[in-house]
Order: sequence, then structure tokens, then C-alpha cells
Amino acid sequence: MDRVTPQAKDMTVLRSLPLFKAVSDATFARLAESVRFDRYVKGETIVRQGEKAQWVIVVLEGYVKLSRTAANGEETLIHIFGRGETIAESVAVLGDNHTTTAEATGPTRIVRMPAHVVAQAARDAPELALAILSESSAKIWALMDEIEALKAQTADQRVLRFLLSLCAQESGPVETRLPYTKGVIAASLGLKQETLSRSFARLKSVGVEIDGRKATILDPRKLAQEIERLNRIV
Amino acid sequence: MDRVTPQAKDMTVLRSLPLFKAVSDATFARLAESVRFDRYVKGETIVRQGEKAQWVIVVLEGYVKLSRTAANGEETLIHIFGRGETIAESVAVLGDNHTTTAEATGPTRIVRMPAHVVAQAARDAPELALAILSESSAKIWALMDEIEALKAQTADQRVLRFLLSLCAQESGPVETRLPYTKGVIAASLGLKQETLSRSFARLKSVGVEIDGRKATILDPRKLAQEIERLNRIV
DNA sequence: CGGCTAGTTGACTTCATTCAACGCTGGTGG
DNA sequence: CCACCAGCGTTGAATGAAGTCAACTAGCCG
Repeated sequence: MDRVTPQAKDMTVLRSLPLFKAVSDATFARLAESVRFDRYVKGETIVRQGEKAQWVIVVLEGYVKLSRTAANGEETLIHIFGRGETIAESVAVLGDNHTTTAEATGPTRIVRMPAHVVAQAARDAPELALAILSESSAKIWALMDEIEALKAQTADQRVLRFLLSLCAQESGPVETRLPYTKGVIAASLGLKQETLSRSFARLKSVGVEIDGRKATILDPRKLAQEIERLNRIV
Repeated sequence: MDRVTPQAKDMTVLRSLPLFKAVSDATFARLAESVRFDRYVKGETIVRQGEKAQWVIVVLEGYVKLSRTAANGEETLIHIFGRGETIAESVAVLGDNHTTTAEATGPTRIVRMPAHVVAQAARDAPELALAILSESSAKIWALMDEIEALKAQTADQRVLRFLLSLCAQESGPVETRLPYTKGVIAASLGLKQETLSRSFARLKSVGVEIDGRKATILDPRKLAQEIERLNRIV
């Protein structure tokens, strides 16, 4: 982990985050005072399961994976956070302990604010409390999406959904980079790496080309159709 | 659905709910004014996916299942709420639309408060906003638990966990009632009814006896051991 | 160059689903 | 009062999707 001295442009980025959108200048200024910027490399732990939540963390760059380690040592990936997303905001504000571990999946930049400062600000400024609630609510939807996918969709359908989420446009050929390693992608979709690999191979037939970290999708609409088609078969 | 006139004792129950624990008498009184009590029978819909959230709902009695219906008409059970739990609190306060449908799994009593009243109260009284945040946070943990179970555990392990959650005591023989039909239990665990039935049959060997709605567990500790043992095999 | 990590591929296994038949129970109407 | 039906649950046999195990390749860093 590397502490970084904040730059002026970082503050403007910060101000534009969803968490601070509806917040007054005064409240923002108060929070900005105690803000800290950190840089992590792949595999470093950002927060550890069981520790008391001391910080509210926002991802500026890179991807952070949340996972939970069971008594037997097995680790389960719960969710992945990207740019602009907030980690542990509710836990930190309420003063609870982390129930998950957060780890950088690659080079990552984050911002952290002391929990007690945010908690006090939330008490003083209801619009901040509501903004945090809004973040938590978004997280609930995302988790519900995940549960729905795990319960109702096959491996190929989940992979297709994931690929679709990478496409910036709705049609035409799209070329992107996979945001993290295939092992992490597999875990995030509730699959084994081998299964993901086979799925990618199968999906060549609907215009998906994966070459290392480079992903080429001939036509996103075709992927959506394929998800539908796989539903019908069942 | 049946509207019920509130009784004095209902108000004391209400006051003791987690949502109102930390709330001042003044704030509570304000909310209590516009409270409404409703009674539902099995299968009735309480809130519908896609509708604007108009109410904050608290379950007083019975169980409510949250589910999501995909484009192809398939319904996936996301989560089940019981006594004292709050439904759609964040969505209602933020003025968003419901992303899930809530349905009574049996005879159910609920309390509802108009969303705008709660939203205004949350703006005026930060302790209410934080209480709602606390509820949302609890919901996030519960959903993460579910994801972990779906990704990392077999059918038998999930069934064992569920049975353990029904046990009031840690040891000795426990006798309880299954809280809802086996079909609903199966769906909540991400299983088919047939699979649950077979699982129950297998679990006789660790002292689980299911007879209709009546469940007898010889020794909860043995169930916990069995979950562990099933992990080791893999 | 060797040693790592990430990823692929093949053969085999297994857990859960599907499909289908059947059993039990409680309610309804003749 | 009984007959019949619907809803809920069980059981068996066959199928299939994903996991496991293992061997192997490609790229990368020191």
C-alpha cells in the first residue's frame, strides 16, 4: 500500500462521485479535510474480515473484490467494486465490524475517510445520510441481481450477461479489455476457471472472441438473443 | 387484503421494532399517526415489481417472500422476510420503483407507513435515517450470506444451515414448525422441491425428522458438525 | 535459463434437475 | 356420508451441467 498526496484534480473527481452529488459544499469541505488517498497493487488487502470498520472507502481506479472466508478456510468471492463505488459505507457509519475482506484485483487507487468523521457528518447533514442510504440501496439491488443470476441462469447465460455489461454500445462490433483476470471473472460468476474457459470456447459460435485480456463481441444484440434462447430450451 | 384498525397493543409492538428502537418519542409519534395495519392471506401480493414504492412496510406476523420475475416469466425467489423485518425501506425513502414483488407465503399481518412521511421524518431526524441505514445494512449482510451459500455450499449444507437457523437452542432435541411450505423453502435455498425432499430423506441419518410441517432435530451440534464434514470431503 | 502464474483442454465423476408416476390430505358438492 | 378433486409432497429412473483431476502450454519475471 502506498499513501499518495492528494492533488487538486483528485478533489474534483471526488466531488463528482455519486456519494457526494447531493451533498452541500459545507459538508463536502468538512469531509475533504480528512480525506486520504492510497494506492494498492494486485493481491493487497484493503480491509480485513472481522476488523472494526474505521474508514469509508471509495474506489477511484481499478477493481476491488469482496470475499468471505469460511471457517474451513475456503474463500468465496461475493462482489466486485469498480470506479466510483463505495465500500463498507454503512458498516463504517454504524461502527460495526467488516464481514468481508476487500482485496485489490490489480493496481488500484482509493480514497478513504475516517468513519467517525463521516458518521458525525451524516448526523449533522441528512442529505449525506440519504446519499449513503442510496449507495446501500444500490448495493442491495446489485446483490439481488447476483442471487437471481445464480439461481435462475446457467453458466453460459451468466457469462453472456457479464460480457454484455462490458459493452459500451448496444450494437455493432465492440472491442474491450476484460477488467480482471479470468480466475476472478469465473469466481465472480460463481464458476470454476475451467468452466469459464469452456464457456468462452462455446460462445465463439455467437460472435465472442477472447484473446488474452482482449474481448471482441461481434454484436451485443446477438448475445442478448442467445440469453433468451437458452431460457427457452429449458 | 384486509385493513385492520390499530389496537393499543399493536403500537407497543411497533415501538419495539428495530427500526424504531433508536428513534425519539416525537419522531415515533409523528410516524404513528399515519400508520396503517393490513392483513393478507397466502398468495396475495403486497408490493408489485415495477410499481413506485409508496410505503415502508414492516412484517408483524407471518412470512413475506420477495421475488423477481424475468422477461420470460420465470419467477426467482430472492429472499424471505419474517417478523420485525422491513421491506423496501430504502427504496421507499428514496422514491424509487420496486425491483421485486412481495407476496404473503401464508396468513400475514403488516404495518405500512406512507413513504413521503417516512422520507420527511428521515430528513428531520437523523437517528431515523441511521436506523433505516442500519436495516439496509443488515439486509446487505443477509444477501451476502445467501450468495456465499449458493456459491460455496451443496444442497445438503444449505438445508442443514436452514434447519440450524430454526433451532432456538444450541443443543438437545429441538422441535419446531417449518415456517412455510416446502416448495417455498426449496426456492429460498435455490433448490427444486424434489431435491429438498431427497435432502430431508438423507438427513435422517444425522437426526433430522420431518413430518409434515413438524421438524424434529435430535442435536443441533450434530448438524453443525455435518456441515463441516461435508466441506472436508471436497 | 528455470520457475511461476494464468489459462486451456480432455476424461471422468457427481450432484442436482427433469420427467413422470404415485400418495396423502383436506375441502366441496352431490 | 362418501366421492372426487386439487394442492402439496414423495419417489424412481434417466439426463445433463458443472466440478474435479490431471496434463499441458504460453507468457513473464528474476
